[in-house]
Amino acid sequence: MAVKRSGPDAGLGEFIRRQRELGHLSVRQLADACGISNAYLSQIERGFRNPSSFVLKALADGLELSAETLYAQAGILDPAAGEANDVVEAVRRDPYLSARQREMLVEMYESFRKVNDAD
Amino acid sequence: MAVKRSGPDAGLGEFIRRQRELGHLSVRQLADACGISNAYLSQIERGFRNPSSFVLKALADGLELSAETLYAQAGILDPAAGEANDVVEAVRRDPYLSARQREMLVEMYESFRKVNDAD
DNA sequence: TGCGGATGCTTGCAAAAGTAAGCACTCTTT
DNA sequence: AAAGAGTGCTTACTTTTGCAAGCATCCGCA
Repeated sequence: MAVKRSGPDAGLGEFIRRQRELGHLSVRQLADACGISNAYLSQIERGFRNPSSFVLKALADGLELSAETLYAQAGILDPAAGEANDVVEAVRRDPYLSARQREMLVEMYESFRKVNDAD
Repeated sequence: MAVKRSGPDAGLGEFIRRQRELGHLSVRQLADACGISNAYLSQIERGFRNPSSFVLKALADGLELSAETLYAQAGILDPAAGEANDVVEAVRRDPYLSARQREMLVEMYESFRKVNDAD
């Protein structure tokens, strides 16, 4: 197209469109595969609509890429999220701890690291 | 089915409520921290409303846990991604800790888990 | 005892998500 | 060149999200 961006905030939309075109899918094909309307997909791609969690997940499936990738593109997930396997990440990810407990564990861990660096 | 679940599909909502209570936050406190209304948070927790990507992200921030965890709970992200590196594994794997420090962290973590189970 | 504040919950309503139907355009095929 | 199907896009509409305001209840306190 002639102009760079058709919509207001087309970051995620443009990414989706690029992915769709890489897969040689039409708007209708992808929309059907995702269970959403082609009208809606068109609007998402041009940044006029803001897909919900479930639509985003459906799009990830339809585009055959990981949901993490799409969510990172949407600015919702930390890009490096899936792989960082250190203690702090694991603690932050643990669903059975309270925020305060997480904080304490992280502080303890970091104080250990600090002490170890000093020697 | 009278007692067990309050809302229609309360899986994610109950998790959020549990996290909120672990942090000793009121509905209004968490809602304010997330920038959403207390009315809406109440409905989310009881499974009557379905939070959008952005609200989910805000909730993750407000609860001080990773967005991945919440999304996994919402059934949107693959749970296995986060499950692979639990805290104990990450601690054991960390090359910058002494054996003694590892032991302390693991003990602290497990005591937290135990306390949370008890309440 | 009654007041003030904190708790969670309900209720309209504005705004956004999401759809059905159809428009304008470009290719094939006949 | 007209029919037919494929492309993306627009519009009018319904449904859902998310909020301001208020309700009912409980608890500490004068």
